[in-house]
Amino acid sequence: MGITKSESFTTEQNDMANLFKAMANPARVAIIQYLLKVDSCICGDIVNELPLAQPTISQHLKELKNANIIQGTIEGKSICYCLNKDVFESIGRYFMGMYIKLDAKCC
Amino acid sequence: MGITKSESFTTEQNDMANLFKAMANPARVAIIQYLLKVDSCICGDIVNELPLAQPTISQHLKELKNANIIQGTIEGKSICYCLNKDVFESIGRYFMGMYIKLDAKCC
DNA sequence: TTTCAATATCGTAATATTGCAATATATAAA
DNA sequence: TTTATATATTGCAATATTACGATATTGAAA
Repeated sequence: MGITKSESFTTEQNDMANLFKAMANPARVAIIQYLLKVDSCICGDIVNELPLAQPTISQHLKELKNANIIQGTIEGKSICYCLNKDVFESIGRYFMGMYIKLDAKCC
Repeated sequence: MGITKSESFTTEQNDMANLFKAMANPARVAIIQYLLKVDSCICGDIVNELPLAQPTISQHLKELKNANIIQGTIEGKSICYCLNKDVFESIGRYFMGMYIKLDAKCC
């Protein structure tokens, strides 16, 4: 159906899925990597960096912001974007926690 | 267009995006969590656990397997599935590495 | 207040994803 | 070999995502 049966799953499961969804696109991965490199920048810098149109970049930034992966601060007529450190710590811990729980060998 | 401009991005960026895409669905998150809890199980166990039809589960398992997140071993007439430990280590390191590089404060 | 610059929103076309019924396949047991 | 069990594949219908042109909005400068 293209419709995910969200109501059949827990809030945590849906939240995790939405967080991954926000990163499940090469343009958004590239934006994250770019922000990691430059610390902070304005939307126009990303438009110059990536081969995508300005409305497309703006939409991707919106999705990253909704997922709390980045934050944007108005600075005059431009907006300064940067990564949200907390999110990466919690995702990192989530996966390292799984790694520790798992056995090396399975079926 | 619904079509991602994959060719405009690096292989690494596309690989990361595909890995996240494999986890960007609550049913697949639930399957991963279930496998973490029970260590290993057969497809039918997941069908009993989640409120989705057998073909749907089978499709989700296929996507997780393609992304190398799980592996399946044939055991008689059923298939034993389990998580792939290595993947979680590398994702965990990826995010912890980002966390370490990031400054607490930005714009 | 007009104009410019930076970003967001709208509308839409193309494509991808999700879920399932029906059906196929494969292995084990009878 | 027939039958039952476990899983995969196919073929849809419904919905979501991606990208962009056109346009709106917002703030600064002229």
